Amino acid sequence: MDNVLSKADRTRNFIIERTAEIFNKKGYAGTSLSDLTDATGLTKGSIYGNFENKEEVALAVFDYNHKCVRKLIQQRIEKATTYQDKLLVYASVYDSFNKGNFPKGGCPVLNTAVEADDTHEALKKRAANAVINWKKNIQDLITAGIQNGEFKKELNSSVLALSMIALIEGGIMIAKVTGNQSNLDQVMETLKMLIEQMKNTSA
Amino acid sequence: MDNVLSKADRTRNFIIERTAEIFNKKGYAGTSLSDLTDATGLTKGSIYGNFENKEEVALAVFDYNHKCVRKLIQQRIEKATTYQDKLLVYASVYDSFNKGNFPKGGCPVLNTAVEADDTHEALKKRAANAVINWKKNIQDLITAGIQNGEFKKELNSSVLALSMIALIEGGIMIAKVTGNQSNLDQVMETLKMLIEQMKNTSA
DNA sequence: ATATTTAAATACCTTTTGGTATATTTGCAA
DNA sequence: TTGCAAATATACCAAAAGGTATTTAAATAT
Repeated sequence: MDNVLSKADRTRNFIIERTAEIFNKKGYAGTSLSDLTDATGLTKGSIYGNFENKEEVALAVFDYNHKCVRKLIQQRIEKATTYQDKLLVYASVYDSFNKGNFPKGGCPVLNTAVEADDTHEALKKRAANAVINWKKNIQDLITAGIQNGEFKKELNSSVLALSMIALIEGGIMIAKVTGNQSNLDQVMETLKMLIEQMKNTSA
Repeated sequence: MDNVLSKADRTRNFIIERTAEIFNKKGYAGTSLSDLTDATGLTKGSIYGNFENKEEVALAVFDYNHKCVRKLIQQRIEKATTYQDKLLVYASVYDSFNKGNFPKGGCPVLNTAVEADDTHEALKKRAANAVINWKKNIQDLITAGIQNGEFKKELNSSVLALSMIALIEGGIMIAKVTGNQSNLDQVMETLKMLIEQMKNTSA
């Protein structure tokens, strides 16, 4: 046996990939076991042979969708040279959140946070960690930018990081519910302005 | 018969009031008929005598929760004298979104928009209209502020209004999922700065 | 006070839900 | 190539879902 994935692992991944969109669109409560069997062509028996229950599938799917977004962002941030450009990646990635590899159904962090905060502790915790880590990543970029003289040194990185996340997630919510992509573009203008204002002018 | 509400109307209101929190917390898919009977002490027969189905209850509940938020804001805006203070009402109302009369379970517009955008046309439309009207109200305040010389005349009221809404809703999402009110307070600092920047400096 | 309309409760129905025990098939190593 | 473990399908549950006819109780107009 090669070091390829076992049948079980392949099926697990298959189930996750096929149901990722459903969970992201319909939410945990709105997704039924028969949605999962329909999407995979597998039977309940098979799904329950690979996952303990619906909750475990949902958690694995959240991780999958979240990883997908993180990868998309990380790749672009690595390519950017200045810290300003690295921060601007967030504006451009979410700018086209409904295209390309971005999870169908919108941002999984937003979707999961809003559904789970009063209903599902385990999912809530995953979404909370996603937000907290995201915030930390932005703060690290701001701090690095301050240190190399690119940004003003009196910036409040916590306030800025949280505001960037709020603008992005709030903007996505507005654009999706109104069906109008321009609404997100406009919010991203403010995000860009916020980043522009961070620049050190005494250079 | 006096001009008081009929029994039917009183029961309708009673059902709406009693289930408002449940729908706002658990969402449409997550709320069951037995949740409704439990919360009201009524039977299914009675509920179906006053509403056609679960959807009609959910729509009425959204209107009720949304009206509640609007009233809270409107009252405070009327009291404020400058347009800057009127805009700042949004920062302070949502600042304490988990206290007082604010609907339990967070902002109904956010909750409904995120759940319904891929699953429930009727609810989606309500949430979309709520956002669109909210935007219009903010734009009207900005325009009035420009006209009376309080704000800079070159402001982009559309971008600003959408960004204010995004900051508020994104901030609520972050605060709720992390269980940390300070996260919203910090985002509201940026909202206040945004409003501060609108002020006419050539005065 | 009573007749009549209106509202609410009861009892029922079908479908779907999440889940399990058991049988069958498949893949794979010896 | 066959024996066995692992993976999948089948067939089954009990409970809960959303919903409806029908009966009983309560308001309301006369």
